[in-house]
Amino acid sequence: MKTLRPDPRLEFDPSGMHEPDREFFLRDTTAVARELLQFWLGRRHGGSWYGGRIVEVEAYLGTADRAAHSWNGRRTPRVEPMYRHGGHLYVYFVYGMHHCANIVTREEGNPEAVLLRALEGPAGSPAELASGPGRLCRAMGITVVHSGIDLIHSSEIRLFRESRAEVTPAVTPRIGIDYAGEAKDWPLRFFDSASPAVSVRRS
DNA sequence: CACATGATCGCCT
DNA sequence: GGCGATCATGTGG
Repeated sequence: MKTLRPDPRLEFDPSGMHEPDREFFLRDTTAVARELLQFWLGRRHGGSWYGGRIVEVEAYLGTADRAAHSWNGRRTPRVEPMYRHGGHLYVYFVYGMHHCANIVTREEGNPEAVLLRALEGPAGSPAELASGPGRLCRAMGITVVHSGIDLIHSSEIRLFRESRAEVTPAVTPRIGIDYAGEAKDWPLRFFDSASPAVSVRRS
């Protein structure tokens, strides 16, 4: 399992941006999901930072959410990071070829998380580069080797708050979870409708 | 051990 | 809109 290089077109300078503290992640998951639209996801590689602004996310609400990997209390080695306290990364491999990255929320033992579905890269980068959860991970070079890392303490992957007006997100049901019973209609997908990098236009 | 399936994407019609 | 790729993971025997 090798560590992949982030796409060079995502290089940016986070100096001057400030990082969230632990408390930010220990709150209501839908609130964290909405507010993540003000942050950049960054990855340090070879002395530079690469990443983009988070423009599309989905909240996954733990043991009561049939669409969540932690539904019904499922606790296996893969899902274990979801049970840690907020601020950790949970990455899984799906469809035999894609990775998906989530930011864990809530306190220890409450397995909720926010799926990162799209980033808008620095000016000049293609809108589709990190549009969609699989392409986001590919562009950032994020794989399961990063699952379980703590985004707060000296991680190579961090979040940076951008100074901009707060985004009022569009809200829809989540993508690709038709099997999830009543949960499939829950309004837990949030995106910046002004961004060209959003993966699925709907509503 | 065997097998069914998915928090996706890209290509086809 | 449909479908195939491709395999780790979870479940059940």
